[in-house]
Amino acid sequence: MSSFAGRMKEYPNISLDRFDRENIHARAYFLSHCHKDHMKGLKGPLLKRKLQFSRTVRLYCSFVTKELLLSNAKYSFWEDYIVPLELESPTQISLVNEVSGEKEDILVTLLPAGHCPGSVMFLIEGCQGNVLYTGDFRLAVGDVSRMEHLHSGSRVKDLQSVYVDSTFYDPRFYQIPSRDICLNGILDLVGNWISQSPYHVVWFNCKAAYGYEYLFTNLGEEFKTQIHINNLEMFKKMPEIVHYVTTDNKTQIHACRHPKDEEYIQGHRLPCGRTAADGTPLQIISIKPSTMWFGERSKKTNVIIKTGASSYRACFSFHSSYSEIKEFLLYLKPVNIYPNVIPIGKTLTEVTHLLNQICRKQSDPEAFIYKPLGVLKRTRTDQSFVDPDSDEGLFEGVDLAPVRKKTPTQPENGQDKTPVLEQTEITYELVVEDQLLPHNYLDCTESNDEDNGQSHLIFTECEVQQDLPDSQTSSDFDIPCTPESKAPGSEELRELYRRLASGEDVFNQR
DNA sequence: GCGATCAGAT
DNA sequence: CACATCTGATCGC
Repeated sequence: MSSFAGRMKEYPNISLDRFDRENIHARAYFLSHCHKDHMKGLKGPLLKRKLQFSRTVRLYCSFVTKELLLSNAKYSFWEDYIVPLELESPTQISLVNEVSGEKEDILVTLLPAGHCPGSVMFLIEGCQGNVLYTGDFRLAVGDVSRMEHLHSGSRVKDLQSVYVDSTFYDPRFYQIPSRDICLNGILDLVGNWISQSPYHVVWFNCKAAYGYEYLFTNLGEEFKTQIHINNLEMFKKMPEIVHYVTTDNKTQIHACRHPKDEEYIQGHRLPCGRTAADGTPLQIISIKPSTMWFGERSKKTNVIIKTGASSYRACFSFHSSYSEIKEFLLYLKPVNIYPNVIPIGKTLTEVTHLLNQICRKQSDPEAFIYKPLGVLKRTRTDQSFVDPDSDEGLFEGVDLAPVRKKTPTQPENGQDKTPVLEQTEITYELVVEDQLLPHNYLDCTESNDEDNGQSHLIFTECEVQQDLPDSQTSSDFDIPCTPESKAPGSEELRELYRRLASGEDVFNQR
């Protein structure tokens, strides 16, 4: 839940996603998406009065957000005061003090946030520097490198601050299966059920919020059907959604709701009350989309969990995981990072500390000079190092991001009397500057072959969002290990980067 | 009677 | 498995 107070240090004359208290006096309002916890004060009478007296104050949002907002009668008074903006189209906005006439211009760009229909991030450029307010977002690793407006030529724009969706910024939420993997799990489950007979139906137990629509469109597309929902008025101008939803309950896939829907399902009935025409009882399964997460090294289990005789939980997340947020921030390297959300079970101090470790103001100034190639560093020399789950010092001395360190195997605990075997593998961190490489995470291990005395550097792809069977995971890539090949900018490393940068899949050639 | 806030629910 | 919302109790104006 957003706890962002509404204003950014650099641009205190605008308010974003909060419209109560001091925010009422802002010279412009911004709404990142249409979820209630980002709309506090938006239907307030105070704001209504302010709009009538002001000639310049407006609410800026995406076209889709405008449509969703105005579909709710409580917000229809905004009609004449909303300025919808196109995605990825920088727009100049004048912030006018209506008393003094003093004026400040900012350039605003909406960036798709992947959280729910219409959700955006706001990039603000102006006299106080560039700042990014992310709203809520779900972006995959690598997405940020393809966001044109965060770049200037091939370089990342210099960002003073990022106000980030830190919902899952806690190593506990290290990885969340990708959208595609979750979707495939759901399509499998639904397909296997509804193909059995026309009386086999599925009910999605969705929360009352926007964000499930891409699930409905994918289900509709896959099974050439429509999904039953209570009301589709809000989507009437969105053909890509409205084509796949219906208020006609004679369909096998439902996401309809009723105040007592859980009771209905217990009684083997649908919330919409639909029954088969000939009296044959419907065979209903329920699927509850909810977030599932996995630790850094945990082998992921299924994205579908059976929770009862005819009920399932399916992995589904509106928000980026810890590793996705971290990659996003390490890529942008802002001077400051501020959390918009305190993750459950954490304190503001803890999140702020975690975020400070990866922002520019904490790092070595050397870190931001251009380096053309990666560097290999020996990560660990003995068994006595820090808690592998702690981020304490993780990026110390690292000159280029992103980086992922490997941790050595350790004895279970003090109870375990098994002697620690001397390791013949030395783990390195590989530091890659070229942000546009398709492989942001590479592990590198030096392997000493006892038999023939040869050493190799073995590179492994670490794409955390993949959940493929072993047969489909990428293989290692290795090069001979010599003092020369390990050196920064060596021929061997240069060759590896060249091949990666050209899009070659060096990991799957054997 | 309305709004703000909290506990409890899904 | 922890997101966003709704309902109902309570309090204050």
